[in-house]
Amino acid sequence: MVSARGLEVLRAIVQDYVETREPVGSKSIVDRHAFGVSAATIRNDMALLEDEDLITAPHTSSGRVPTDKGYRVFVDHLSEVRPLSPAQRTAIMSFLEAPGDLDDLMVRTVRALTQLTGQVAIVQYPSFAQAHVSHVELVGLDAGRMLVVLVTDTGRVSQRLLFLPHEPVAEDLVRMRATVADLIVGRSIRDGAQAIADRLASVATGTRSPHDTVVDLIASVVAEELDEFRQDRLVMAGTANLARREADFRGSIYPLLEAIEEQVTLMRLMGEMVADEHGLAASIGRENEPFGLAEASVVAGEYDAPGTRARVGVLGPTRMDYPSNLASVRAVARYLSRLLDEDENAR
Amino acid sequence: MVSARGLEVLRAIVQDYVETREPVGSKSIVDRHAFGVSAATIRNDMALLEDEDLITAPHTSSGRVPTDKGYRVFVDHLSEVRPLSPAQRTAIMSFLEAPGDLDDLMVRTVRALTQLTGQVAIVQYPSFAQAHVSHVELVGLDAGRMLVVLVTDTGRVSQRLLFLPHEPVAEDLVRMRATVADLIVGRSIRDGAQAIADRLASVATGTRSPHDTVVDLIASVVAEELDEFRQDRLVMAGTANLARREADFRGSIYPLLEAIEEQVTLMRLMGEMVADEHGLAASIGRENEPFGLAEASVVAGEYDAPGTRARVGVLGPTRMDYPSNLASVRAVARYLSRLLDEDENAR
DNA sequence: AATTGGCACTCACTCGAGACGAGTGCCAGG
DNA sequence: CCTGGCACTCGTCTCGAGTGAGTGCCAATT
Repeated sequence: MVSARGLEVLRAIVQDYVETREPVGSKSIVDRHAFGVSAATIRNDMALLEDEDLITAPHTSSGRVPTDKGYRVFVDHLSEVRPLSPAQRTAIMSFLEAPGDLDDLMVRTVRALTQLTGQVAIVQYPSFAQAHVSHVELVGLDAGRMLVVLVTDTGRVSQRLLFLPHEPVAEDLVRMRATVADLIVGRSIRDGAQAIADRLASVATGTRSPHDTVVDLIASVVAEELDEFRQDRLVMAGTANLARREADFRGSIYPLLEAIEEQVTLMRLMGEMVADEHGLAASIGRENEPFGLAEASVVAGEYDAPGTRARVGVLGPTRMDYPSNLASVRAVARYLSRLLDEDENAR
Repeated sequence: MVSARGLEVLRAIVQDYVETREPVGSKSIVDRHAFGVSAATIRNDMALLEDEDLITAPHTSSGRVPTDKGYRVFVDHLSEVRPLSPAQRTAIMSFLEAPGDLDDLMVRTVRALTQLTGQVAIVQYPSFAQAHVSHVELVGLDAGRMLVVLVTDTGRVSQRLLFLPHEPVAEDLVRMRATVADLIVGRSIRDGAQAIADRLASVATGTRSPHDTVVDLIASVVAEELDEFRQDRLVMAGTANLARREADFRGSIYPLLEAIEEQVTLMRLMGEMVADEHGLAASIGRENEPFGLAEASVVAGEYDAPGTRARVGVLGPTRMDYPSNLASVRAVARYLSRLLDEDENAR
């Protein structure tokens, strides 16, 4: 069994290895940390740690390197989330507190996080799946073109251009709008999409006569747009950092860049991470194997948006500075929650 | 002076070097190409090519490698744009011919291009700077929230959410809309922005009393949005290919990934390239030095969008297959022009 | 029982020497 | 103008010796 000092040795190894990027030997541990025992004693502890598969030696006679399991123990039991410096806090604030819509805020958030951590930063958009449609508008443009605008209660707006067979008159617009609004306004994205699907199906099965083909056309476009609302999105920044830290990844960074471009993999990964009581979570090394990211770690934190919850995180080498990245992620998530809450109340 | 055969030797060197990634020696040229002369003769030609700075030897006694100038001569005088295979043509068509709005089309285009070339693909959005505002709409939502929608004659739509001090009544909306529309509808993006700036300035200088602060608020939001229209945008795909071809770049791929994330650098680079009579252009190696991309090449082609013109291109190592990339870029640009033209006429 | 100093051992890494060979430049002859 | 021949360069590979950081184990000590 690993003793209390043994765990301290593990902590020292993780810290030194992250800092120096060199396998850590017993001698350098006694030099750099005040354990008050000799190198031989440390060696005995290290042998136990190796038995527990918490550290490993790259070659028979070299220092030790933490295993993924070692990092996991470090993150779960040995590391405290290191508080940010005041300078860092004000940096976050000045980054985030600027006017702009949700898109702007997401972009600024992800930039703040990449700047703070020097890693690839990832921000999930708040999910709109539970949002409710608060408004639908039809705007007739010139010959045959019409604009369909949707607004949710969470403030997301989307529009779609549509070509109509013949130009509708103003009364038609009002009537059509009422029909469509009746289907979806006040309903959640999910329910609204369902209501439209039902209506379109009732035409197909002959329950209802297709006398209002234009409305059906509009409805189907609205349905497509609602589907898009349901898709969660990611914003990312700092991908160039992968190249800068390339040596930290054993293999090629190709799969990483691919995952970043794919987005959907990262989406799933972030979604499946289990948060602790602070809303923080880490997924380390081979724990990411099912996602093809066995040589990377992801650190994520939850933030609250009105009515829902999403995540911000960073992606980096397994050999990353977890305490400081966890702190950055937590701080950014908190500020983001606060800002979104203020926005909500400002209305 | 370099003889005609000398240029053929240059062509052979470029082709072989791109294919094998090894410096090319006189012997291997005689083996792989039917020059009908001896290696010694080729060596004499190569000495002349070296005098002209078209090729260079990495070490005193190794084969030769094209210089950037050599690639330039190759692209300008020695390479024919290699026609695409029928399979590739149908691949492009099936990629591009799917329903969807402009954003979808841009994304599909960039994917097609990266798939075709295996390089990083870049597509410029058609510039909206010369587009004209065809419609402006104000939509009152719930308490104090209002939506401002802008539409251009090129079909671009944008909207912006706005918080008003107090809820306007329907007549107000109509009046305010008329006022704003009067300023910008029918004008170009540039002129519309100017008209708004003039109006706001006339308040500041006291020429006009600020009795209509709400309209001014709306106008300033519209002006911001118009500014965004003016900004050109890029879509990119295939950045992971950089990692795959990392060995082809002498240094780190960090600056490349940075430029890709920046976008603005690539924007300028693509904008400054000078096209030949086919609308094609290449910027090779150190020609990109002012953009920090001295180890990369960009191949671009022009496409026509209604009322304007923009570019598609690929970014890759200087040692790239120019003929085939030029062909891909040209083919994609042509299909894109055609599709946009059909869209236009369909209205 | 835990700790320590000592010691033999392992093994990656470095360096230099030598062999190899691809490729060149040059020259004299066709 | 082309060609075969030849000396030369120089990067690359291989091998072996030397070095040193670090380990594992053991007997002695606290």
